[in-house]
Amino acid sequence: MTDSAKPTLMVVDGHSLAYRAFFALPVENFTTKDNQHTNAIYGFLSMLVNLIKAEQPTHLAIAFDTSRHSFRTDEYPEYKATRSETPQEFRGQIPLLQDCLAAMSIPVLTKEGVEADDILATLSSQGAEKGYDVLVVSGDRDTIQLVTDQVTLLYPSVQGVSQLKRYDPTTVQERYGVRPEQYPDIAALVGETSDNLPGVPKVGEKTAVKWLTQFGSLDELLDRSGEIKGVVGGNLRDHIEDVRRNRRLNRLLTDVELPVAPDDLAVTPIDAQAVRDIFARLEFRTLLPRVFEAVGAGEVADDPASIVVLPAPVEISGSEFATWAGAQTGEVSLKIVTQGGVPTRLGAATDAELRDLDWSDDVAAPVREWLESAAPKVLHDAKPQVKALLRQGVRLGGLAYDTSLAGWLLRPSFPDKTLSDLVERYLGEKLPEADPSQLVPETEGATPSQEAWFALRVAAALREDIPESVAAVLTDIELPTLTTLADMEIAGVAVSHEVLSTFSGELATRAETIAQEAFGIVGREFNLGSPKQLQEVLFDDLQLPKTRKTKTGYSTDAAVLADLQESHPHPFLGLLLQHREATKLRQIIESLDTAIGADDRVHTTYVQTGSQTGRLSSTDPNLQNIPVRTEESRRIRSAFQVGEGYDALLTADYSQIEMRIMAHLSGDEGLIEAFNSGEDLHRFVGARVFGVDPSDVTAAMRTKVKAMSYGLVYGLSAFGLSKQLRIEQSEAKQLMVEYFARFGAVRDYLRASVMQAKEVGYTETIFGRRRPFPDLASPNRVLRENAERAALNAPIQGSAADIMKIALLHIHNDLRTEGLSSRVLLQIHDELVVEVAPGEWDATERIVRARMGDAADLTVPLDVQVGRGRDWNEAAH
DNA sequence: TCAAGAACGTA
DNA sequence: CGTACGTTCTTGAA
Repeated sequence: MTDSAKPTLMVVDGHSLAYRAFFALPVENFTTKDNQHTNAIYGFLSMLVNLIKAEQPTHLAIAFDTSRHSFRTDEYPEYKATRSETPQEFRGQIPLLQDCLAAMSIPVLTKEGVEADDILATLSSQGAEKGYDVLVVSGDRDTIQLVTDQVTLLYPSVQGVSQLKRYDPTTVQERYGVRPEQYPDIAALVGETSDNLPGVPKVGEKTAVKWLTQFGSLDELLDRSGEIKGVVGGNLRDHIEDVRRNRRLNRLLTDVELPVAPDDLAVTPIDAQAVRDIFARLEFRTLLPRVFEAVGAGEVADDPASIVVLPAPVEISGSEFATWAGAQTGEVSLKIVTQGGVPTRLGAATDAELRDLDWSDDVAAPVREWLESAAPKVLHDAKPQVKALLRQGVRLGGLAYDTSLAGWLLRPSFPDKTLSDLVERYLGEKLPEADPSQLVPETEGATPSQEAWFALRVAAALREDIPESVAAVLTDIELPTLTTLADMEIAGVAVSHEVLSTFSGELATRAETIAQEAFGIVGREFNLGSPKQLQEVLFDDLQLPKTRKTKTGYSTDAAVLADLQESHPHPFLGLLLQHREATKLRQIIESLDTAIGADDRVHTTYVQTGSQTGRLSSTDPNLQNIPVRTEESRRIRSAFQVGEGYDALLTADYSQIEMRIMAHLSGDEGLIEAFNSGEDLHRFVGARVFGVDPSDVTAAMRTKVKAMSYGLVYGLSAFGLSKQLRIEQSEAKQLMVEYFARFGAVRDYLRASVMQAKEVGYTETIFGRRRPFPDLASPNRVLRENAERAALNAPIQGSAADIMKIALLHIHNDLRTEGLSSRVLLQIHDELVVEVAPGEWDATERIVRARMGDAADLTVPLDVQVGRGRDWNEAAH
């Protein structure tokens, strides 16, 4: 607060400014997951925070209109009648905005029968009288009349709400050529279109000012209107009653009876928790710290979470750390700073104590025991830290919580990636961060122990929010998986540079040959990889018919080209497809080749929080999309080989795991029987659907039911199915009818599962992993139907992911506890690749089969296919 | 230099 | 108008 003698009263027209914000901010950026629009709320609060910061008011109130009805509409029913209805999307935001203001302890004033500006006028006149500096913030020009030496108007400029123009008597005089109290006279003469108050025809601001200056006052002007010559004079005389009416209506009331006086509006401490809660609901992240900053720490209510003081870090030695850590009985939060995958510093924190130290071999010795012990440890994004320790021969024990994983489990669609994100969201605080753009940062970043301290508090907040079943997924599945993945990533997989480079060379030659041939056909050279140039060639040069539209033009993807080839055969099309295939394979090979490390192995990074369903993803490089479909592309897989010191690669994959989960969840007797019969699934289903013997199911029939079965898991439509199978929509529809006639429980389950998701707002896997689906309630059909399909798929894909993770970590544990050197290298959603040490094949295969088979107890068996080979391709058979 | 879009690889 | 991912390339704006 400023210590100037005069207190400052700020009164704000909430309605008009929120309305401006509503149009200024793009709604698509301000919509919560449950489809609540928040652009007006955000814009208004953002502006308010800036205002509070800049003006430091000691007293503050926000006024709102109650309804369109007021004493003005009583006198003149047409008042504001031409204004279009305020959109529902805006009106819906006002109560929420008022909730925010309540949480911020800012008085909200409304009064039936008067407008917000009348409240402003009343308060500003009372305030000025009591000796306040008054700031009126409004988007209504009528408030200009309130400006005096004590009252300043802040008015949004045309650019929007971000800039406010400041009007004191001088600036009003400069801008309008009259004193503030005369402004309503001008407005009465000119009229106000937006209020549906017609003025005197042909009279604009210039004329009005001239008249007022000439006659001194409006009354005088109207009394002597006969002196005005010409057409405008006549107009004035014809509209005198309009002018008088306008003047009555644009006079703001300064005597509205209010339950409060300026003295009652002193700024009071905000309710920090309430603000956090409502901001969380509105998904405002960056605003929270700004609010806290604007109101000043001293203004925050006495709330335990907000008065926590960051403890000072203490720099200690390795042996001191060992003593300190060993003495802790509760959880200790840990942060290992790494550089190039090697630990450089270590920080640890309890609620009240912070310890930092540099990492060195001397430090490692005394600290190792505690790190490896089961003493409970909390980390944020532990995997890279676990890996760095592993590289030093230290195996972290007692991993009790990972805030990154917990944050993801709670909101898988909004990965709060960094600790800083979580601190903002769950603590409403700012993690101290150095500004990387400054060579000598003005603000200091957090020390490792301070980061650990924040992580510990974030963990506490997350534990409050996380449902029991989700907490179990974290403890029982994700945390052990994290450790397993760290081992897999460090192990890497041996990839032969020779195999890759031979293949790459062949493909390069081939691509060039194809390209030349294609250019010969077209008659000129161009970039085959450019969709834009390709479109010119296809649709202009070759005069082929236009295809499916994309945002930027016409599609040239493989499906479209195949259709085109069928309807308008052209040699260029085939060459183009071949060229695409060759360059794509080459691209994959090249990126794989450059990823081969000094140890001749490729080390991917699994992103444990990389999906919304619970699956892993793989990056740098992605080893989960290595080609497999064509004979030729499988040559790439043959470059993935058993490493030195090992005997064989073992591949193990679940067959039809998603359909099995579907059978389990739906309880469909036909489907359950299919899996228990031992018959090929699609043959069995085909026999039922087409009413023939399993031995009479043709390849075409099998293809159809197979597509249908897989489509089910994705929420298919007759349209999609017909496209996939290139059959008529009517035939696809008939296929669906026949399918559901035999496997009706599947359809019933899928329907019920989406219904359930609509009710509770989320889906759940067999193991309790949740995924929220706010869009299921969306009035937007496209959004809603997309959400429906995703919601239908999520429990199935998610349960499969859970099962594979459980199998993976069990296999990993068994291999270690049995003292085997064989190790899991890769996970490709339903497949594992294991590197088997000499003499360990039988034991390894036994563990893999058993652990994959018993990872979940379903009503159908989990079938596992195992293969063995010297390389991945060989092992797949 | 960056972001968006198209295309395409996997389960 | 079928789910879930990551990578590469081109293009057009900064």
